Amino acid sequence: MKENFFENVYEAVKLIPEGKVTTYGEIAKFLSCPNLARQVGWALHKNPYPGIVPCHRVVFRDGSLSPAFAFGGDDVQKRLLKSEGVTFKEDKVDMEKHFFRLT
DNA sequence: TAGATGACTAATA
DNA sequence: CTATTAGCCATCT
Repeated sequence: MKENFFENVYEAVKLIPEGKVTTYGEIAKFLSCPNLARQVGWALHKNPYPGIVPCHRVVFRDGSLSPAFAFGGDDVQKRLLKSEGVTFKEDKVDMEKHFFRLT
């Protein structure tokens, strides 16, 4: 079972520094699979490493968070990100300032 | 094997 | 601005 793709997703997410966020598409692109953004989200859905992978730092392309986040509440992650130094644009993350581009 | 599903994204109304 | 449609493709049943 070589779920390299998933493993890579976890590694990439763990690379995100505090106060930064990234998108599913960016991670997918980083893995050379720009169309697998959904599978990235799926990888986090399965999330074999809860608490180890900061999935709350992964957001939508427009900066919005998941509508059905599973950390205890959608407001929780907003507060969590804000606590890390991330600023918000009403209900969305300020991607212009906190978008972490994987290299 | 085939059909349905989904923590995505872009385009369209 | 929000809502819907369509395309994408690995995983699930």
